[in-house]
Amino acid sequence: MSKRGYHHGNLRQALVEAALDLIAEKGPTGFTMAEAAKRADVSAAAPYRHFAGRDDLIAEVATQGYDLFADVLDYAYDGGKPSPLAAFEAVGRAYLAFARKYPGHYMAMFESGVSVNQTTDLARAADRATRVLTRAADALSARIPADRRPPPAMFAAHINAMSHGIVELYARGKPGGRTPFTPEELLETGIGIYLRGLGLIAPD
Amino acid sequence: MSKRGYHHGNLRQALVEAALDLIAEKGPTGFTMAEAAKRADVSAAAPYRHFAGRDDLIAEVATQGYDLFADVLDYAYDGGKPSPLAAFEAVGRAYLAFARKYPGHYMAMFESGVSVNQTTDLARAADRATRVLTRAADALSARIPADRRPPPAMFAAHINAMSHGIVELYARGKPGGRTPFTPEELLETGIGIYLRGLGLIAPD
DNA sequence: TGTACATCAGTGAACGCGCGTTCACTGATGTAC
DNA sequence: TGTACATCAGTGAACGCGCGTTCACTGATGTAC
Repeated sequence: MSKRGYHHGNLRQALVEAALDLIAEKGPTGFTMAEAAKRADVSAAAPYRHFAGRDDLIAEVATQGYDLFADVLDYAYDGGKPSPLAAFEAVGRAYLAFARKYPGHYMAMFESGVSVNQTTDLARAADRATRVLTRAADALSARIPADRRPPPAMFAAHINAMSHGIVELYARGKPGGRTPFTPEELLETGIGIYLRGLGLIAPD
Repeated sequence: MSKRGYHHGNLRQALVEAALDLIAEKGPTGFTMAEAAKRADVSAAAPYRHFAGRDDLIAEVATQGYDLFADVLDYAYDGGKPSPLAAFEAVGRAYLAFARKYPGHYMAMFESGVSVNQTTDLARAADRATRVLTRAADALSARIPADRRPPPAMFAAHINAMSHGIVELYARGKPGGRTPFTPEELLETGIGIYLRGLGLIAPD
């Protein structure tokens, strides 16, 4: 599988991974082309054989991030098994787990300032991730009486927003944190209360 | 009131305002000391008579942001009138209105990477803002039967996270947006469903 | 009120730095015959 | 299989740039007498 061969072998991906490390360590601002090249053991000019420039490299990192994100969420959803509700809750947990496990990807996706429309690939990947979430919301939504059912896209947006907000406000390095609760607790309880509000969980 | 007198008069605040404009226009990354000085019509060295450096200026901007934020939320809360519920919802709307009206402050507070512990003033201001939110949650919380009442700090964190998530994901320039809903709609409905989940609003 | 001195806000020039990017090159690899 | 050529990934040096910050200065303002 390792296609080590031509010169470096696979510099493109090595640069992506160097960028991931750098972003995870110092934030999207702290990432530089020069430093990424250095970590991949090539000269500062080499990256330009594979990327049009800094933005292009970041876009690639974000694209891989969205693809991975979609995979992770989709895996957690598991086709809606064992129940739409349980699957939905698993997706929520997966959201947080992704942010924790892949901080470089997460930051490139949401904090680098890269536009989702920078690349068609990026737009496609971001769209796929959104659709996984929407599909999960959609399936659950079918269990709500039609007359008080919010549009599934709105449903998905609420969960997306709460998850993202928890990551940004409570799951970052901040020593001591700003609440006595873990992000996992916050998301679990938050989604629980929200789903109860939709009548999807019995009121206690 | 205008203490225009000594040389520039009030360069410190003029620099803060130049920074606010720059951050709102180009993001926290796009802000530079040199450009801020230029906008305030002084030389590039002048800011160092008032701030220890770049981080110090950003910290001041963020501090003023948190102070203003706390004021805005507190004003919306209005001592819990006419009812804890109505006041709480007003606080939610004020959150979003703040982010819209003061993008420079908002970005300096949440997207600049400045640590809340950079300055004691900053920590104090951030803490005050958090307490306004917690107080609103606290008052509402008293209406929930004690045995199924979440800790008010958790309650506040949920609302904080959802509000922040909506701002970050759906209230930014993104042309066309990523959902057909306005941020205001999303927050209004999201908080509504959440409060229903807590039994604070009748299930329709 | 007038004068002498102290203060200190803002200046202008300069610094070292690291950045993104370009360019002519070189040498390892792939390919055609 | 061997050779000649084409390709192209990576090099090394250099560029222009704008950044944050420092420093000796100057001149307007404040203050003591």
